[in-house]
Amino acid sequence: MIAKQTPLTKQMLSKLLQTSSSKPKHLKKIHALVLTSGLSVKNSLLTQLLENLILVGDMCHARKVFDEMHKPRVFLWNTLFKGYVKNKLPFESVTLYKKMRDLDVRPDEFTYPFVVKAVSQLGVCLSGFAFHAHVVKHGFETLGIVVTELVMMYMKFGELRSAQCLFESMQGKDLVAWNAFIAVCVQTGNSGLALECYHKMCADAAVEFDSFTVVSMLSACGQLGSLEIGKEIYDRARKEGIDCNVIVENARLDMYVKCGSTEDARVLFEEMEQRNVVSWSTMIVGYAMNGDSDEALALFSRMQNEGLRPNYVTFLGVLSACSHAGLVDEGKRYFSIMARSSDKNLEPRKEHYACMVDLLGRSGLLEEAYEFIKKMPVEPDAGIWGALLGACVVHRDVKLGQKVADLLVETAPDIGAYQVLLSNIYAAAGKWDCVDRLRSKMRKLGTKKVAAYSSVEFDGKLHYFNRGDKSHQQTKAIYEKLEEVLKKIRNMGYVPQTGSVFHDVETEEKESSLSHHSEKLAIAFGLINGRGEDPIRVVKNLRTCEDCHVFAKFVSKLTSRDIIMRDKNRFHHFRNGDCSCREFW
DNA sequence: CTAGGGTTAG
Repeated sequence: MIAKQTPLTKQMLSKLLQTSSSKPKHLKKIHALVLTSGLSVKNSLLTQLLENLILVGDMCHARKVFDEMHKPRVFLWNTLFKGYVKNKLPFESVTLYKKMRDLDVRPDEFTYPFVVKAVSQLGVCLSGFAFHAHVVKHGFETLGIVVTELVMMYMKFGELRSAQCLFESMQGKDLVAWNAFIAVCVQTGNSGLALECYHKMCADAAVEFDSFTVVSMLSACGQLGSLEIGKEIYDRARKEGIDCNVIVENARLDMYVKCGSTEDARVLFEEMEQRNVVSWSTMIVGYAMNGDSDEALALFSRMQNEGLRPNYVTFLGVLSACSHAGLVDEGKRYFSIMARSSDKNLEPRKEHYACMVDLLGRSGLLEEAYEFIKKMPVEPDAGIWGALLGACVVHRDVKLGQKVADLLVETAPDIGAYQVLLSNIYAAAGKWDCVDRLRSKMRKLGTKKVAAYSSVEFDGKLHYFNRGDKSHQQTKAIYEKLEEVLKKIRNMGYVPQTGSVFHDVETEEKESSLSHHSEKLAIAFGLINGRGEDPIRVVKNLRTCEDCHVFAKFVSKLTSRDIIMRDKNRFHHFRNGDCSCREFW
């Protein structure tokens, strides 16, 4: 640094800034020097300081420097907006925008991409509409980049109609605009829409897809459980010479795993020339989800032997593998590895605590799980209480279950799933009056119920079924097949599980009947249409019920066909009358 | 001088 006696010159400052661009401490000292030097420092020098501060993420100091500037031009405002977006400080961004308008500084075409993104991060839908109005007022509503940003914002707010409208009205969409829309569809769980959009994009002669498109689409196929379509898209990408980097291959790994094909994933993983933490984590999590705890833990130790550093996602996979296999001591050991680690990134997060509660609870150690929550250094959230509640259902612990449910209603009163769980506990205990009371309470509060559905992929298309669905072309054949199978498995000893503890409230509605659950229809469809040795792959949007679980076991034995069912939480691989989940849901 | 898109977990 500079000796105190030496008078500071602008040249020296400039030099200093260039040589110490990434050291936060130096930047603060330089700023102090500037302030005490008495020099009238030009904005250009301060700009450099500002940019360096943003680079190291010190937005507080950056703002101070900005405020000292004399009539900053628009691009400097934009620089600060950029910094706020990068450092995820949307509130500051919006406040700055207000100040900008108060001072009558005119936003330019570069302002809105940052500001709209900030509003998107802020998550306040009404502000979103207001900023859209500003965009229009300043005449930027036809600027592709701004519109793309607005479209993403609306999607993230769940304003699907607005987003779609805006996107469709966009003239001359370029590659990035298409990719952005497809990506945000997948991110918001609208993979079906992403698929539609992909087809439209392919039909548009003006653009050609690239590796970004492929990644999003593989991710979409994973979400939808469409192995065939996913493979098709990847093959096409290879043919068209698209660069299949490690991110593309990771997305493919994930797609295989989410379609229940750990074998495809394993082969690919071994073939991959380049692997990163995401590749390893995807595999470990994938094995855990698919009920292959041994493979998950083996891969983790291989990772350690190779000297690779796991991250917090890797540990989520490891803990969930332990939970699935009932390995309480191992789980505790892995958890303590995290807790003891000097790596700040490996500090156990809420999700890890939830995993531990799940592990203890599933193994029947309900009291220990409850004590664990009370001793946690973090505030328990709905996910953590939910894990304990789930364990109470499995082990039929009405007393603790009620206590936990009460706490949950405080934490997350609007989540219907927890109330369904509570009603399951009551049902298991035969407390039907409590079930009735809870149900009428839910009706009064208007708790949202999600409609159940299942899907099966056949012939490159997805076939959807609701409960008691009669809209499918092959309806007659499906129901006949279902009757035939039911009759046969009854002879094998199948008894419908009508008093199931996993019975959803909604499934008890009068007009419905157990035997027409969406997953049963999907399986029947798979039996009619599936080819030879191929497993039947079913995706269910909610957790499957106990009766369908038993049903699938019998069908796998009866027909000698594998059934791979992905429900909301995990996979069930049914083979020869058994399920990979070992009754651990 | 500045601007929009991608992978694990939730």
